[in-house]
Amino acid sequence: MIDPKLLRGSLDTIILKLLDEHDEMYGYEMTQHVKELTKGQIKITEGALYPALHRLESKGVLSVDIRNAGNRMRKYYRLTPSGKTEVTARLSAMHDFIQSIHLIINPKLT
Amino acid sequence: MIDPKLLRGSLDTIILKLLDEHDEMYGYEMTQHVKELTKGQIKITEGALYPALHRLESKGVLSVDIRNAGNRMRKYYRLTPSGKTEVTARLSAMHDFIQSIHLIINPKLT
DNA sequence: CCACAATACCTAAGTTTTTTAGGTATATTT
DNA sequence: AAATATACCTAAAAAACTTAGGTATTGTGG
Repeated sequence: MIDPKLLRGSLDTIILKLLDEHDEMYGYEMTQHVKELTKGQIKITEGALYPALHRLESKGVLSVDIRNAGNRMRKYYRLTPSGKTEVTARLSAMHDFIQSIHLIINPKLT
Repeated sequence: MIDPKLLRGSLDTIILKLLDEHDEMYGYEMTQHVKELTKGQIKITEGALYPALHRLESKGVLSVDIRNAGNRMRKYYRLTPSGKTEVTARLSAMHDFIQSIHLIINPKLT
């Protein structure tokens, strides 16, 4: 399991990237999908996820569509136009971050 | 410049790795070294660094040696034995984190 | 020689984000 | 019938960081 500390600050980027790939997702689905994608390495906790979704919505990068699956409510999120711009920026920032970390972690190779 | 948000949770690992490479360093030196290594991309702020050094010292992974360079005080930090164990674990955790992030960020390649 | 930048340490208040630890309700599996 | 999975939520506390200072010494440009 990935040390949750290292994940701090990356949750928004993860959410945005999921929605960039899947067009429409609901919160619980995101937690399951990330768990599968990373073979159980990354577990997004709901206590972090739902507040993050609400933040991103109020910032205008996500929109919500509440629908029902049977008798159960689901809140489907998708990227707004500004959200699509945001994904690109975030992915680029994540890439730069990883490159820079490599410069510190692997100084011999540079 | 790297988005400081992404750096959250990585500062301890960076400090430990620097001391793994350099045996002995003082705080200000760490900020300069990271700036040079990453070509200005990562800037460690002193407000984050000094509390982190104190935390790591009180956890017993770092030891301090206060010496003078001329009339100016310097606090030289180095890894304790438990600090050396900790570096290995942290670097491994960082590696796993980056791999898992790649699984999310680059799902097509996997 | 004087002001400013750089070196070198520090802390406290406020912000942000996350963990922890719940809560509600329906659906499915055992 | 009970337990697990699905699906949403929040509030208190903890953690770590940013911001915005503070002190003092040393080097540098005008």
